[in-house]
Amino acid sequence: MTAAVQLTNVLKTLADPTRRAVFERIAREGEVAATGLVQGSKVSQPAVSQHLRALRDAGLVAERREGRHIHYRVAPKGLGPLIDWLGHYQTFWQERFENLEKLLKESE
Amino acid sequence: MTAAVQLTNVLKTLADPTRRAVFERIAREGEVAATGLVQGSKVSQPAVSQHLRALRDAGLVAERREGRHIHYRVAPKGLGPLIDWLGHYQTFWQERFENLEKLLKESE
DNA sequence: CCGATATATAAGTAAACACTTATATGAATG
DNA sequence: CATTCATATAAGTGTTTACTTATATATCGG
Repeated sequence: MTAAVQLTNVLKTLADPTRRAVFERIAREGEVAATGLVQGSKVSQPAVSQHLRALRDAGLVAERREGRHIHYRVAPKGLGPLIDWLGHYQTFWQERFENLEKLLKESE
Repeated sequence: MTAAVQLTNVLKTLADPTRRAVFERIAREGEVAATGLVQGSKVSQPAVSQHLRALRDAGLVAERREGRHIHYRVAPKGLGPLIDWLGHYQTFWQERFENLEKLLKESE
């Protein structure tokens, strides 16, 4: 899969507010089971399941099975295509981005 | 408009490959008239026009009218919501995984 | 095994999207 | 002022998307 397609996947995946909210919650809570994500979500269990699949397919989250539960966590590298793309526009917004790319590379 | 909605707009706008290609070309060429963007594009003039409107509405490009031509350029602040959102995860990485802030300071 | 729990898949649907062709607006030029 | 050039809007269309309800699969405890 080309870099452009990966970037498109990441952008599309994060563009949906409901799905992004799921991602943000996983990020906040560190590791969450799907059940936990369904509780406190506006949408149904299948909807959450579908969003989790999209996030996983985009490389944004990883999962760990533990019995009946599947625990999700953020996959830091998933944001890589986005960071790399933004890197090309560094001159446009200079200092704000500064350390971000470095930080991501260190975390790999 | 809330920050979340602005972010959603930016992500949705950049998620379409054709539209992102328009944005990238504006970024590369510095200032381009719509005509120039239509030439060398796979899609029709109205399609390009619609993409330019979307980019402008998302705050990603600015325009300057010069007679019949309208010249487009990247709006530096347009990527702000995206940068800010990613910056939020910068702290997340720092806190959750490793002490990346420390790592960064050590590496400087 | 059975029943309960956790998650995934199937199928259907309304809305959003990215395009098209046709036409309208707006601005320069002869 | 009429024509040409640059861009925008209108209207229509096939495809994608995000959801729903219903059902299937998987895992555990008794």
